[in-house]
This record gives sequence, structure tokens and C-alpha cells, in this order.
Amino acid sequence: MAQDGRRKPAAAGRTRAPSMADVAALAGVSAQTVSRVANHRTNVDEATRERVVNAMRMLGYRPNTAARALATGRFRTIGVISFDLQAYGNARTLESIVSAVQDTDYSVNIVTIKDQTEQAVREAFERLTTQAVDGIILNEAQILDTPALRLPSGLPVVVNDGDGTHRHAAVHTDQAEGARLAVRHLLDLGHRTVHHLAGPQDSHPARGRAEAWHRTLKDAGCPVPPVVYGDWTAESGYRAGRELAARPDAGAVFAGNDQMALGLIRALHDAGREVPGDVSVVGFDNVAESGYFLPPLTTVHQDFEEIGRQAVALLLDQIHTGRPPEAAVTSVAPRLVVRGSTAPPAPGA
Amino acid sequence: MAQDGRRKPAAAGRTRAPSMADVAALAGVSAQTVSRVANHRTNVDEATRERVVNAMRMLGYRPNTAARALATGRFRTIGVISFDLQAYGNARTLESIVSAVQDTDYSVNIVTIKDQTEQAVREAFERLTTQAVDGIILNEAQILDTPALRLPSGLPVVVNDGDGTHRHAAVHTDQAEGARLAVRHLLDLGHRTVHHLAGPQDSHPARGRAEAWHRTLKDAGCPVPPVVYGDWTAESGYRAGRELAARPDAGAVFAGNDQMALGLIRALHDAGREVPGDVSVVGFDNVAESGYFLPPLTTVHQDFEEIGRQAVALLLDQIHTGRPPEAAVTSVAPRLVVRGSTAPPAPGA
DNA sequence: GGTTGTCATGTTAGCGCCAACATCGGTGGC
DNA sequence: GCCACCGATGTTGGCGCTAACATGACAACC
Repeated sequence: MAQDGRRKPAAAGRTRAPSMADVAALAGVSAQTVSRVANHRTNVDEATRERVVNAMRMLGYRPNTAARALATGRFRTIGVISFDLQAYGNARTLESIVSAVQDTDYSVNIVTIKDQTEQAVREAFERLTTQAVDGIILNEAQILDTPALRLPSGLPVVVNDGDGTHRHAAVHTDQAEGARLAVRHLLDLGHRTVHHLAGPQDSHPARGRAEAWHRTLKDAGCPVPPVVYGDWTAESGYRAGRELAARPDAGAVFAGNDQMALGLIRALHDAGREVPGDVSVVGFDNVAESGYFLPPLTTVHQDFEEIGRQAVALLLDQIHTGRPPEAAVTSVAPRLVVRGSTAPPAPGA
Repeated sequence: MAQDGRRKPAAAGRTRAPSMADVAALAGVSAQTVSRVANHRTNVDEATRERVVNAMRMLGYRPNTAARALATGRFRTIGVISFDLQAYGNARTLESIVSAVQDTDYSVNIVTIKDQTEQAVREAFERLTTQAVDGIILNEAQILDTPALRLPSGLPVVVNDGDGTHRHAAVHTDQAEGARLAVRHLLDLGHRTVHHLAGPQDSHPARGRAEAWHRTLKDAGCPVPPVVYGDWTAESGYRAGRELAARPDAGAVFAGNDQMALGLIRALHDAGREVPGDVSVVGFDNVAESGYFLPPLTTVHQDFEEIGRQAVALLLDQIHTGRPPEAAVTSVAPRLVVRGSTAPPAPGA
């Protein structure tokens, strides 16, 4: 035996966890065979495997991931960098990423960024690369806009809401299609044009929606009113709503997300303009509560589950094949959910 | 030199990251000195430290956490187990935990549980203990209700929304105080009694709120109407609202959270009962949008930031001191936010 | 019956880091 | 002037695991 039985306790109060050597001794095999069983290798005799499995169970053996990572150079961990989890989409995407990763033997390390400063972004990356991950999912493409950000080369990266203009694999809701659905719905109801309450200008999805809104109006030969900007919050929607309420020509509004739509509706209501009687409103996201707004919100549903699943699949594929990142964009289709916040324009309008 | 220069590449396309030995060679010191610098030990000559730091920077050195964990037996990682991140409180708490942890040199590993089955909970624990964490934050005390759940002994644990009835440190919003504030507010407005739309019966916070609601009514000598149960979702609030709308005596309702309050208000509205004209409604959580509901929601604000901070502080303290978990409960005060969904009862009522 | 192959299993040598001890030059006390 | 001490630095060994190679037993093939 290489080691004697004497050990220091791993930490106060805790006794050392059983190691492969312990299992091996109990099962009467070598540590390597235990390793093979732990890693589900096929080249182990069935009887031996059973002995080892029993020994593992008896000792309550759990492989030490640090040791495994050190030996293999892989951490079986993926890192997620996200902004604000109060934003519905971010929280939902994170959840679906975690859930997809849990179906594998990887785990998820999460880092959040409060302010979009170069400093904060750089720190987040350092944290993750130090904390040892095999790949990173950026929950918001915007992060890549950070000037002079040098991603660790060779580390697989997948970008959510990416537009494929960088050298990473990207997954996104088809923003253009979503915006088109929203605008067309309003035009089809008979509205002369559609106003747009957009998300912040530095957000990729916000830009995508605004551009598609613009294009759809153009294509339909409609006048294009000036864009009003918000910051995704209900509060900013409320502020924008006060502006829009002052414009008598604003009979239909496409809001960049449901939260802003909520604030918008409240502002219109406060200004004495009925939704959908005087103004029709369409949101984006289909948050769980939007069906219970007053009036229930017509909105564009995003399939966050699918986005998370796809992002994880793309990342793991890169990790396993070692292929250099492909800048391909995976698009997930949105769908329009028509509820009570949209109606044909008032006869007088 | 112990090793020659030949190495296998760590992974396809990636070259081996610089190690302590590389830094040591460049700086002309031993690896141990590099280690001391990396760990901010004080017993290093200032000039030496500078040489080492420069060498680190030149090579882009990042310590390998797996190796460090293997050597020290600590992972500098904490695990978080959470349910459904669509629930506002869970997402917010997670965010504040992550943010608090980021101020330290720890990282966060997250596991979510979809169904509250023994199987799922056990798996979550196995995952985390395998994935190697120094401590665990349970984002929901309910998890501990799992029969026959054996937590790995000696592993520090902090429970959110815990009630101190188990042997772990717990952090929670003072549910009793929150519920009391809500109920007293309604009684003070002149309502004869207050109905309660509670969260699911297996949820600890839901139970805490329901009990305090009951007690407050009793103490005030008010009749105690039967509880209506929801599952935290707006949809369940809507269903409950249809029930409550049928009871002419329901002039004031305390909802277990804001989402259910939203569904409730919608149901009341659909039934022709005005809020707050006919029925007053108070929520719980103060979600970011609640100020923009129609009417703006009176609700009990929970300080999720503080809860996350406290949970992390308690956990790290346990980890560092190695003290056995104390079953002390840290209480975070809620506060009432009065908005437009509450008013004195209608004169006729 | 030797050659070749195949399969289960064992042996060896680190992965990169840190704890513990060793070393060495200087400093101060008497 | 000798010894005790201290602070900066180096050396050794091993954390638990796996990759790569080694071994040995047996089967298949001409």
C-alpha cells in the first residue's frame, strides 16, 4: 500500500470522504477499475462492476470532481454570464439553461453583471476562466460590444440573442419575425400605422425588433412614426406612455416587452385613453402574467425553453468535438398570442 | 528540472494554460513563492512580489482551481438549490445571492428542482455534493420536508424561508409581520374582516403568512373566513378570484403574492366587482411591475437583496469557522407599500 | 501450434497546487 | 561571540483521479 492510514481531517468536524482507493480496497480491485466503473466504461466484467458498485454504495463514495478535473483538464462545468435576472427573459433563459445542463453530467456556474462597463465584463470573464469552466454561455450578446474585450481564445462560447456578426455560435428568437407578426397584426386590424416603444438602444434584441418594425411599416407603405425608447422596465413604459398619450395619432403601439407594455397601458389609462378602445397595444415575451393584465395583453411569445436547450446543445457540441466555434445562428420561432389589448381602430379615428 | 518541455495539448485546439511553474521560471523564484503571491500571503518581499506579479501578467496566468481544490480540500464554491425561477422571489433571491458571492472569491453553482419529489431533491443534493461545494443554500425550506432526506453531514447549509425548526441556519422575511401589516392595513381602513388567498399549503412562507393572517384577525376579534388556496401563479389567483367574487362579504382580500393578486383583480373585474371600490386587495412581494397594475397594487415589500446577503454571510461564516450549523433564524423586516388597490369599504357594504 | 487479436485488469506517472517542513542569512540579546 | 529567533524562500510529498501503457488469460485463425 502506498499510503498508511493516517490522515489529517479534511476540515474541522468533517472526516475525509471515501476515495477511489477506499472503494478499490473494499472491492478487492485496483483504483483504475473503480475509475472505469465510475465513468461507465464498458470494458469491465459484469461481476466486477457489481462488486465495485456495491462497495461504492457501502462507503457512500462520490468522485472528487476537483481531482478528476485536474487529471483530465476538463471541468464538466459551463459558465453563464447574465445581466439583471429581474428581466423576465434572462431569468427564464437561465432556468432553461440550468435545466438542460442538468440532463447531462455538467454543472452550471453563474456570474451576473450589474453594469455594462468594460471593467465589470472583464471581471466576469476572469472569474469564470479562473473558476474553471469548459465553455461559456453569454446570456446577452450586448456583452460582446464591450470594446477591447478579449475572450480567452479557444474557449467555446455561445451567445444568446446574438446576431451572428461575431465569431461565436448564436441562438436567438427570430426578432424580425416576432416584430413583423406584431405589426402585421395591428395593421391587419385596420390601424393606419404602428408606434414603437423600443428597448434600450444598446440591446441587440431591441434593435432587431425596432428594425423589423420599421421594415414592416415601410413594406406596407405606412408612415413611420418616431421611436420612443424605454429600458425594459414598467416604469419606463409608463413614462413613454405619457408621451404617446399626448399624440392623438397613436392608435396602435408595439412595445418591446410586456413590462413596458404594462406601464404603457397604465399611462394611457391615466390619460383617459382606453385600451384597446382608443389604443391597441402589443407586447413581447408573453410573461406568465400577461394573460391577467387589464386588459389581457396581446403579445409575442418567446420560447425560452427552446433557446436554453439549443444554447446548451451547441455549447456541449463545441466542447465535445473541440471544433472551433461556428458563427452559425440558430433561430427560434416566436408566435403571436392574441388577447384583449388589441382591436380595430375606433370609428372616429 | 523535474519535467521536460514536452506536453500533450490540453484539448484540441487549445494550448496548455500557463502554470505556477511557468510563472516561477520566468520570475526566477520557486513555485511556492508564486503560490504565496497568488494567495496574498504577507511573507513575501515586496520586490519579489512585484517580479512575480509581472510574470503572471506577462503569461496571463490564472490559478487552476481544480488543483487548488484538490490540494486544500476546499472548492471555493457554494451551491444553490432552487425551485422554479419564474417565481419572482426565487429569481430575486438567487440574483442577490450571486451578487453577494461575487464580492468574495467564491463562485456559485446552481441546481434547480422541477418537481418536489424525493427523487428530484435527492438528485439535486447528489449533484452538488459530487460537484463539490463547500456549502449549500436552500432557496426554499420546503425542500427539507422531503421525507428521509439525509443531508451530507458536516456540510454547512443555510435555508431561505426556514423557520428554525430544523438544525440549519435560516434566513427569512418576517412573514408574520408582513401578513400582520397587510391585514391591519385593511382593518384600519374599516373593513370588517379580511379574506386570504394563500400560497400552496406545503410552502413554509405561505403557511407563515396564513397563520399570521389568522392570528391578526383573531386578535382583532374579527370573524375568520375560510382560506382559499392558490399555487402562486396569476392563473390560480384568477380561479380563486372567481370564487371570492361570488361571496358578497368579501370586501378585502390579502393575497399571498403579487401574481395571485393580479389574477384575483382580473377575476373580480370580470365579475363586475371594482378594485378598490368594491373589494380591496393587498399583495405580497412588491414585484417591480406591481406599481403599474390597474389599479396599482398595495403590497408587502420583501427585501430580497438583504435576504441573499444574509444567507451568503451566514454560510461563509460557517464555512470559514467550521462551526457546526446554528439553528438561529435571521429575520428580515418587510414593509407595507400602500398604493391604489386598497380603500375604505363601500358605504353600502 | 504459433501468431494475432481481444478483453479485463493492473501499474506507473503525473495533472497544478499547497501544507509542512527545511534552509539560510540577518538581528538582537546577553 | 554565541545562541535564539525571525522572516524570506526553497524542497518534498501528496491531494484523488485518469491516460497510457503493461500484463496475462483466453479465443480464433491459418
